[in-house]
Amino acid sequence: MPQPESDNRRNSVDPGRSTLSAPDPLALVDLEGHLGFHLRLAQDASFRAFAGRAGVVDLRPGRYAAMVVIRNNPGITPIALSRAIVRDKSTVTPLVQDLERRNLVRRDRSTADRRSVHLTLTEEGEATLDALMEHADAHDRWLDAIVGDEKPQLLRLLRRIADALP
Amino acid sequence: MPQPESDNRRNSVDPGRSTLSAPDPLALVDLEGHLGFHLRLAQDASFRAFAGRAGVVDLRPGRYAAMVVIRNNPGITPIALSRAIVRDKSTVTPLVQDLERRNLVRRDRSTADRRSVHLTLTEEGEATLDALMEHADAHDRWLDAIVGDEKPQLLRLLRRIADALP
DNA sequence: GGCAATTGGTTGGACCGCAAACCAATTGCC
DNA sequence: GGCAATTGGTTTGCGGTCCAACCAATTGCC
Repeated sequence: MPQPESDNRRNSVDPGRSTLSAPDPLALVDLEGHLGFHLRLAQDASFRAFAGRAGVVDLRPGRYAAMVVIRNNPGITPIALSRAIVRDKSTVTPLVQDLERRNLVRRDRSTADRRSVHLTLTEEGEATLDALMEHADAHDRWLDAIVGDEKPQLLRLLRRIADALP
Repeated sequence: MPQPESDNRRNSVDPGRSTLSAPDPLALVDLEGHLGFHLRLAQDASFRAFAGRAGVVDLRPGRYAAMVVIRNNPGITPIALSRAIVRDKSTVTPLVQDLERRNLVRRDRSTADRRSVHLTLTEEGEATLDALMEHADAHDRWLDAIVGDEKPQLLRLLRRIADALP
């Protein structure tokens, strides 16, 4: 009686990964050819790979980008930072608060304009970023290796997409 | 007394955009060359363009992908769906619940396996998806136009990145 | 037939993101 | 100088996402 018709789709099990893995044949049929879908997958994979690599340091790409910008632009304000990393300013507030809580970033109220804040890396922040940067560099080399000599084209296309927002 | 901000139509005042726009020169110096960063920007732009286009229908790419897969695989289970759209199964639960609440999807308990659920589009779901699909197609054509005849290469590279997750 | 392992699905917690509303300080303009 | 508009920054609300833990039903195996 219990006809196992419920296991309809072949390929039901992926005993390997508990959660996410490559898309099913199902998706490949349906969503293949949709650039947006693959953009998401690639972005996700990159993010995940970075996070996994950072490991001990436990700072994801968002924090990394912020710290790099702060290092290279000491005294930068949150607003300018938000534009640099292309995140909403309301996203940056908790981000820098977290970095401050971790003693990686200092926030100094400006004397010239009492609304604004200047961000700089603490010494611990510099050291941490040094460590993190090794992982980030490895990550970049990994990505670069994957795309090989087509990187310039890829970058060009991605930039074109990002700039074309209607 | 002045409620300047309530002019919510985007692009109201700002000498740039009230929120997100293209990266600053700052970022270009710091983050340029980082594939991961540009992947995020492109993915973000695509997502945003889709959402903006869908407009009236108010279904973002996630819902769209789910509905397409359900249409093409009527009776599919949430787990299979989650693999098809490459989202965690715990993400799919509220997603389909929302679609059910909107009367776009029906969830039928399986008789064969009393744990599982079969998903199908309702008639309203079919109609809504038809409408949504026009926007989605326009979105795809837009994206395709941006990348031009380099689309195959782009897709290949993106797929390579997504598949390379260590 | 019975019990352990597996599987389908949900729940809870944490994080991240945006938009809008808001407050405080500054600038622009008469 | 004074008042409206703008700007820097925070808060609040909401949605999306993952992971881990969980429950219930089913399968595997003896």
